[in-house]
Amino acid sequence: MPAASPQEPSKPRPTRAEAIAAQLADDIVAGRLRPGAALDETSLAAHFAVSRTPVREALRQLAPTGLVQSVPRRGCVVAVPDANQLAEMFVVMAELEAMAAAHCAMAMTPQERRGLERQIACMAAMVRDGDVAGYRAANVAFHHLLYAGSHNRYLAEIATATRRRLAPFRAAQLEAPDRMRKSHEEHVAIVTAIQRGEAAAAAAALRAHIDVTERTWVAMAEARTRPDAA
Amino acid sequence: MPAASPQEPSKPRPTRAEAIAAQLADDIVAGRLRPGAALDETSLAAHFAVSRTPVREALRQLAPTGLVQSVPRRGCVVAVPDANQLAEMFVVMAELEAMAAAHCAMAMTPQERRGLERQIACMAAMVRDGDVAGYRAANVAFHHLLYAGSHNRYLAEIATATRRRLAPFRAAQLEAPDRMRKSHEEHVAIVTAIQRGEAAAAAAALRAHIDVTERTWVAMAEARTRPDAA
DNA sequence: CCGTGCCGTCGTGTATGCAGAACGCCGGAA
DNA sequence: TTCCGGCGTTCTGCATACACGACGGCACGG
Repeated sequence: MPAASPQEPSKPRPTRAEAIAAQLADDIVAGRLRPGAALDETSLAAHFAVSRTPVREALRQLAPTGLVQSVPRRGCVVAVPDANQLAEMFVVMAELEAMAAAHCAMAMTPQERRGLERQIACMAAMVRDGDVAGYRAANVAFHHLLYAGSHNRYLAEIATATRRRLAPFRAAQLEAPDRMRKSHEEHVAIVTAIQRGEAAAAAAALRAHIDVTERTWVAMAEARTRPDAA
Repeated sequence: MPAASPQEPSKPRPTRAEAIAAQLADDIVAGRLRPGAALDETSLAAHFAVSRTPVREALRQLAPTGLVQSVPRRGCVVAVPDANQLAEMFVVMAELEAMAAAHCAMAMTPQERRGLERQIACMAAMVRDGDVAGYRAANVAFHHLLYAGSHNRYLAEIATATRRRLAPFRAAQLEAPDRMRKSHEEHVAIVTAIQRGEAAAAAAALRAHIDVTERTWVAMAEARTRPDAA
């Protein structure tokens, strides 16, 4: 399920540059292209069996999204935000999602609320079965339900962009011991607050959720960079 | 003072496509290119005395920023968000700036605080002299001081993007009767809260400021679209 | 042995050419 | 008069060609 792009060129037949941009974005978000990897126009063109032109346009589209970094005469690489930047992005994302949750609590329609319940039930089953891959996908869908429920397309747009940008660094975070179960509990708390119409509580629950996510990621990142610690 | 672009290709010599993108962005933000205006690649290429290629890349860079809307085989036009979308963007911008102000209250350095004071003093003089053009520019600088003071580059990035996207629709708002003086008073309230380290108050002051800005704009827009009302 | 300048190679930046799609116009029919 | 279908124009999308700039290795000098 490709997230709605900021523009809406989705209805007309997408052009090749757009298809390539979408593919590259997916590859980056999914981790198939590692942060720091060089994006050579010529080889990418060969890989996609097109000329350099659409590849260039795809890279130019991706650069403003922050997924790739472009240096004027030195080519593009998959973005590698330093730890500082990542922390800043987590802070902003927490606030964006808190904002979305608050709006959800106030403005969600009954249908949307039912959808949220269904999604939670679905994810509860995955937690029981230990289906990490399924949970990961359902997690994205859950947060997108929150964006949609905020009834604010612009908020949804930048929250989605932020989420995508952080995705490569959150990928493994759900593998932490017991993280999936805790994550689900946090989701339940969020939904409960929203269903009760308690905007402040929903926002606080979402801030806490993102905060835990970040902490878990930081802990895993540290464990990976120096596994030699006593 | 061009706002720092999301990426940092500013240090190396900018390429022509980037220069054109910056120029087009300025033209749109300043209102020289009206929302809805067609952006024809060929004529733009002639205008800038280059071939179509850098123009195309510039447009491709601008599309994800939301300043221009691109429809796959039908060209680009200067973006025309409907009133609904604009309202949503104002809501998000209020929260983003409130977030920045809260961080400022907590984390601004003494130098940054002095800079804020200087800017306010400067703008007070402009209010006295009725220098609307100068005030407009100083206003942008003021808000950028807040972004910088938040010590969160990502927040600064998306706040700047949002501000730019709204700029064409806020352009005339300062011309409303007495708006400049009121705006300055709101700025003073914001700075006072920040200097006292009162994060919540600073955030609230900024929310109120943006809210008034939006209301003023809406009132002016309505007055312009139906000046026939009794 | 190390620092420095030169040169070859690679890759990006820009220009140009061609094909396909979308839009507008015009003529014909109901 | 109004609606519909065919045609031409115009613009975008993509491919290809060329030139400038950047990086790496090498040789020379200190």
